[in-house]
Amino acid sequence: MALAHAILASLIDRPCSGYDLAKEFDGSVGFFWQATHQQIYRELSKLEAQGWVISKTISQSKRPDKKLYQVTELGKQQLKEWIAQPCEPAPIKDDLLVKIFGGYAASREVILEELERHRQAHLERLSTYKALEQKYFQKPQELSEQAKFQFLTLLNGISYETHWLAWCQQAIKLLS
Amino acid sequence: MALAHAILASLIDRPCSGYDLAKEFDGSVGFFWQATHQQIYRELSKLEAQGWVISKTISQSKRPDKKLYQVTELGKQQLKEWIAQPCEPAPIKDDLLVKIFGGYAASREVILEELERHRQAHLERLSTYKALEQKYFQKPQELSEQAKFQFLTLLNGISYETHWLAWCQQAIKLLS
DNA sequence: GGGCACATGTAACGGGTTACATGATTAA
DNA sequence: TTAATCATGTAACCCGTTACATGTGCCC
Repeated sequence: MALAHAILASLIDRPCSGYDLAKEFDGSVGFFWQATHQQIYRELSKLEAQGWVISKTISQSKRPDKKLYQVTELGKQQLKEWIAQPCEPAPIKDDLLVKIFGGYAASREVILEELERHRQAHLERLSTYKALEQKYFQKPQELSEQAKFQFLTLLNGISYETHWLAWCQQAIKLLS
Repeated sequence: MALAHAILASLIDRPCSGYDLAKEFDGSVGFFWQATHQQIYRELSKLEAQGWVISKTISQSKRPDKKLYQVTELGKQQLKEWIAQPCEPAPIKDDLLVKIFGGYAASREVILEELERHRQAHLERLSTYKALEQKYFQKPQELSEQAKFQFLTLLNGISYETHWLAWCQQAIKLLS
């Protein structure tokens, strides 16, 4: 149920509408947890029914009304408890590796093309992440507590993309 | 629909029962794609209905009967086509990163404990993978075509675990 | 006039998870 | 005698995906 807790963690920063949350899950939070707006609206309804968040409807003149969600004390406690519960590392689950595994059923050329496409994609993500690092996290020792945690998720992304990039290159080399 | 194709790829090696497949998805294939026996039986029924695999029932005296599944020509073609279709890199989706993201809502100690647990887990997986590398893939240049592809999935696992291990250490350092 | 940003939803479907169910053989 | 291995399945539920639905204001 990490979606619920990812929403709680996002809402603690500042009250948000479902729409705002969907944008976050499309950007920063989306680096490590993805969700569509439909999932978010569904989850918010559930969270409100459980009393983990409450909403206020804000009337707007020039835009549609919106519901601002806020985390309740109960919600904060639930988040804290969830964080304290041990969890297992997420297993890898990647289409490309299934393709490699079945690779000798296809032509070498096709596999190499796909590997090259992925290499390119990982390279692009990596440079996006590095740009963010440059922009927001130049001096790691001087970051606020909150920023340190965000920085760590970004570092994970950088490390992850670096790993994939290196593996793609290795794979291309071995198969060429 | 990578599950269907992961099953096809496994079955091309040798005909298998659902039970056999479930064991593979718990071991080697499970390094990059996981599935329970229920998923596998469900998927096999679908694959047979589509004509991608066919089954023979084998009567056994001292064990329950079993169904051996084999890939059809249509199935092979479908696998080949699926491999040729470009796919996107799998996004990260990891509970631990959600915890880190919401980390300032919990106590530092709890977070550090969890990071240490994960560091340990990744270390163990890494050494499992390295042992497999030692055992089966000592001379990469001399591997059969088929073995090369398997080797690459293992290399990916090694690279992945190395990345996580390094990140956990970095995170522990930054938060200590 | 077209398209994007804002804003929230319903409905249907498919894949993944968990629990339940059965029943023989073999090794500790 | 207890547990593990072999072997296949049903049922219910939850989560994720995709399509559909609505409607205003603003900028080009």
